[in-house]
Amino acid sequence: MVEEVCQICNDKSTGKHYGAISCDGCKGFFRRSIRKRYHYVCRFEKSCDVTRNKRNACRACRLQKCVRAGMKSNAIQNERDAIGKRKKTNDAGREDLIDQLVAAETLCQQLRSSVIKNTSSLAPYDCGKVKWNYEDAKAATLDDIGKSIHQQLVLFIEWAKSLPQFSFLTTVDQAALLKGGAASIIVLGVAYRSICLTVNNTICLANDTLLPKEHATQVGDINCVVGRIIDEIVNPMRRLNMDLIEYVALKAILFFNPVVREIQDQEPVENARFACLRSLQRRCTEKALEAMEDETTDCRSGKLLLLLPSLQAIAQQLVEDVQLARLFGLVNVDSLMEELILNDLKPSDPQILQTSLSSPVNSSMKAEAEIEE
Amino acid sequence: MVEEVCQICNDKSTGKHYGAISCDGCKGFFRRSIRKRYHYVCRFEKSCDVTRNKRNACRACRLQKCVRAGMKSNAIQNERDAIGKRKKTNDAGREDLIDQLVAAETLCQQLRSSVIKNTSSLAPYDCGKVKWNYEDAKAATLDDIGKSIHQQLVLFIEWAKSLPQFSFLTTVDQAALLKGGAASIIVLGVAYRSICLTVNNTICLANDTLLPKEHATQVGDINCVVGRIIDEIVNPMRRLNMDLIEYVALKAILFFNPVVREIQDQEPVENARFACLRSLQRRCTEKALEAMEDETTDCRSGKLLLLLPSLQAIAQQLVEDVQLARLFGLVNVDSLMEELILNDLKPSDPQILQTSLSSPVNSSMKAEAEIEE
DNA sequence: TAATTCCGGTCAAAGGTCCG
DNA sequence: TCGGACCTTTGACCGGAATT
Repeated sequence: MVEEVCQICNDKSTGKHYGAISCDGCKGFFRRSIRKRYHYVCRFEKSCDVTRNKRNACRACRLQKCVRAGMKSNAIQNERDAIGKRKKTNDAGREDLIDQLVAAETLCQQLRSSVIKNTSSLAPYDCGKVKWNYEDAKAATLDDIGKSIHQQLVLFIEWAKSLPQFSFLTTVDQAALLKGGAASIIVLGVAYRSICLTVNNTICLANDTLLPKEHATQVGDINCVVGRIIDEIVNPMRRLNMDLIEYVALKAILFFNPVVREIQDQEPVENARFACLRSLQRRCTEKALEAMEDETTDCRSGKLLLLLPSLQAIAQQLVEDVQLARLFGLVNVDSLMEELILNDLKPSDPQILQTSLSSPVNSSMKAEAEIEE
Repeated sequence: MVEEVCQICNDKSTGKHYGAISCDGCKGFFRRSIRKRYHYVCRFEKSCDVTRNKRNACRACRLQKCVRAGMKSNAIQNERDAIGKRKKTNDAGREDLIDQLVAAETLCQQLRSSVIKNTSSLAPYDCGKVKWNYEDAKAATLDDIGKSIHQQLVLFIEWAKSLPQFSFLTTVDQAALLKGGAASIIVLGVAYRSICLTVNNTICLANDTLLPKEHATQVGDINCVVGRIIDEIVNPMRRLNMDLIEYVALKAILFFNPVVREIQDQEPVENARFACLRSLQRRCTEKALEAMEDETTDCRSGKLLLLLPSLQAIAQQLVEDVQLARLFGLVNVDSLMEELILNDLKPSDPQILQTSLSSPVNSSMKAEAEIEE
């Protein structure tokens, strides 16, 4: 660059603007002047000095010098569209939702740790950091399975109660969501917990006991639910390398089902679902950008959502399994399980759910813990 | 060169870019917009002039005009750096898939018209153009339901056979997909066909007979399958204003289920599914752009995919319904229905499916037509 | 081989933003 | 309100790969 000096005011130039080597100041001044069709009048002799320090003293002389230095008014274009705001006031409202969901998940983990007696050290919730030690864990008994489901149901209710979008619903709709989502949410949780297992064909129950596929079929898993969880959910999750944020978002999307049975007011549920969907999609887009890929090509959000049909079908079969197990007297079905998993229509006794819903967070959990003692 | 003018802003064009005759400015603008996933909002009435001089005044309207002029986001490639691999997927590769799926759908419609005897004039397949006339259609009998399911199964096999991605699979995996997808695909088809009905709480069977919700429960629909189809699938589809392209894409995604039971080689199935998923997502992005919205905000593809969990659950209950109906001797279950819907394990007699799969297109259909006479 | 088409990328010079 | 330091977007131009 030969000319480094503004031809108008001798300030340091930032290149050629509108036909003259000039500084940003003279550039901006010229643009504003032409745009707004300002007509300046010199109060002196039309021969004021235009230098870095004095350039703002007389606009008429400054503009005249701009033109003499070669600035062309026809280089000024029309006004353009507004550009994005500079201040980073963005991504507050949407991150909130994810934070909220992660917080709800963390809460449940803390509650869970207070009722699990089977293992001294808890499995880390966010997978991938610590490997499971097969030796440390015991294999699940039929009783473990029943207890695990029960535990998960209690935690599920507490989880739901901690979500503002849930608490604003009517009690009837809250009950509908809990009944409609229980089985699927449990399956999703079990699957996500099992991602980090190093042993194959095994899932990890809520109380950290392990349940191998073959073992399950022996104790009453007629529908091969465990096998299907592994093949259709855990393995795809592993291949996708699903993370905690994606898990909590998917869980909430699954839960806020606007077409669940017995729902009365679909709209708030649908809104909650779509808010979670947006968060998930945004998260996937970010992930794709980080990996220098294109979400439209990668379709990560779509791949995650496509876990849900299998999940739904498996959950339905889990319910069948439990129904059959109860029929054969293999498992002890308490009233919470009856109401949430088996969907038995008991309009005369909706007490359990009501009690859980109205009690303060954690109180029912404490009661559980005492029962376990 | 006939067209020398940019179809977006009337400036001088530099050839065809991304599918539209355009200038370098609009070319660059479109590429940047798609790459960075910009979401522009028109500050006026979404009808700004896009001419050479004003094109920078409103980016939302400029981008919209790009899409309307025929620019395709799928023509935007990724980083050029990668070992100079330039595919010939200029504009064809992915559009082909949608065309293929639409063609398969059209074929099935033609086949369908050759076996339907119940109505003289066929219902138009692409909804929304012609309104159904309730008077013209007759209400379904139990026999109609059985026949309709059977018909749909035959058409389903022909549909699958016409897909190249299907025909390249092994016979074992073809059978697995057919068995695993039959019920869901039938439900999806019924639901899509019922969108254009003006009467509420009614679905439209494959042979153009109508089946009202209350009527269905009387003839053996214990699980309220019809009611659930309306509430959970048809109504959401209506609200989304789902179109034919989205329907065929969703159908193929549902069908190419890589974790279906008894599948041996998941990979080609997974590839087919993801190709369809990409097409769906791309289509939704285009739709969002045309409507001046943002797919990441709109989540149309996600909303469509979220129809599938319900669909899966309903299909499972349809199977139950049929099982019960057979148990009570209410319906005549032929071997095709037995094999595809009821999933009866009959390793000794996989003949029916084998025959259908190996016979040339349409021959089994003709046989069907003759039987119906 | 040379011409053509349509991708991708670059960067000067337009634009806009927003504190002081 | 205006100035101007600082940041974003535009689009003319160029290189490369595939096609003709």
